[in-house]
Amino acid sequence: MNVMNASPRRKELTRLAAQLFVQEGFDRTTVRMLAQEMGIKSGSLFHHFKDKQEILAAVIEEGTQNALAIARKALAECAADPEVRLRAMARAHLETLFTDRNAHVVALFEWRRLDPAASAHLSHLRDAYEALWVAVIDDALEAGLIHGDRFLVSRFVLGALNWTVRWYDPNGPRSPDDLADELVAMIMPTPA
Amino acid sequence: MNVMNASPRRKELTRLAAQLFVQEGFDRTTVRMLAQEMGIKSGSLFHHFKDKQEILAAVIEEGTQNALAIARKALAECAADPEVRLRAMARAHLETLFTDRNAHVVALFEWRRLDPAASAHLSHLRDAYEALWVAVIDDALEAGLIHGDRFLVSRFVLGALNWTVRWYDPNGPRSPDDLADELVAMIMPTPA
DNA sequence: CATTTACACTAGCGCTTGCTTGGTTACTCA
DNA sequence: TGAGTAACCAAGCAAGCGCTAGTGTAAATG
Repeated sequence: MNVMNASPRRKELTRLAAQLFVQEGFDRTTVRMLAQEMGIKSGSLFHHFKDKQEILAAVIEEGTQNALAIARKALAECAADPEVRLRAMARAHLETLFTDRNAHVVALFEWRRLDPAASAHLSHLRDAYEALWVAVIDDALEAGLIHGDRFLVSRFVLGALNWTVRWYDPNGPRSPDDLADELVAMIMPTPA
Repeated sequence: MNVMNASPRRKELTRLAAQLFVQEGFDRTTVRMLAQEMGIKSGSLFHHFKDKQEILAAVIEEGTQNALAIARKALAECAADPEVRLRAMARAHLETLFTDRNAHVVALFEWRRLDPAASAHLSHLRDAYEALWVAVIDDALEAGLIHGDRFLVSRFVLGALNWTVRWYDPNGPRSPDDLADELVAMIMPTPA
């Protein structure tokens, strides 16, 4: 068994697991299905992961780490203007959501399947990410760019963005950036 | 077995099932858990429902029928003013979402567990409900009340509203109506 | 060359799952 | 009073579940 190992092999297996978890849901994905997708037998799977739970945790951790890194990079690269930062954050959110779609869908819809220990550990990561959002929204509110309650606005915006995984078609005419811009425009009193 | 039966007993069992499905998720809810919650033995459950799938379909159908009825009533009762109708629709949405919370959470997050036949049948109901929304949003756009793409706006608004089940605390200081009003205010260029 | 390590295999244990079967009880209504 | 029926129960089957034990083997390591 390979506790806390970030080998490329394990990363690849995690990626495959994420795909299956999205397709079937965590509970309906059996270790035998996972093994087959990975090209090994079900017993061999437990050489890489302690148990099925650990696979789920690995999928979610991977996705959340990426989201955090991308959002930080996006914010670091753009100016201090609240509007620019708001748009950049929305774009970064959708970019991660769709380049790393499987992991994020799992994080959004299978979170409750995590055991308490894993959940506690990963909550910190998620909180760090949400803190970035709250900061950006606070700035936008203070600049008079948008209006409303800071708590509600951030929830509504995150809700609207996260829900896109339910209807957005990446092969359609709209890019994720279009979506992000339209959402920001929607909540801004003065359209560009 | 009691095919297509709307007896009060069955309604009550459906309500209990919805609660368990929310608590545990459909897949992790066993027929034995359902039976225990209902105060009967697991075998007896199949006197009321053909199989586990049918329980899920019953839960979702019940919830969606209610939502449709409430939304229609709300729209029928209010004036023709686009802003009033938009607010009424948002309020109706959240009202159903939280008075009949269990059924709606199941409908939102366990829909894919429906077998194709049930899914096809229930899709019509859901489409009828969404059509109400699109009409209201179209009117608001035409009246210049809000701005943006009609498709995107309705998706974003529904996403923001549906996502509330993930964070809203009914025992908190805010009422569902407050939430609805704040959301409408957020997307309107001219705050009240 | 000997030993360890990484990764895979086969086989199957112990348990839970959805669902069936065959029969019993309680109530309704002619 | 007795036939019909809705609602329940005890028992258990077949299939599938997560996971373990023990083994084989090729490559890295001393």
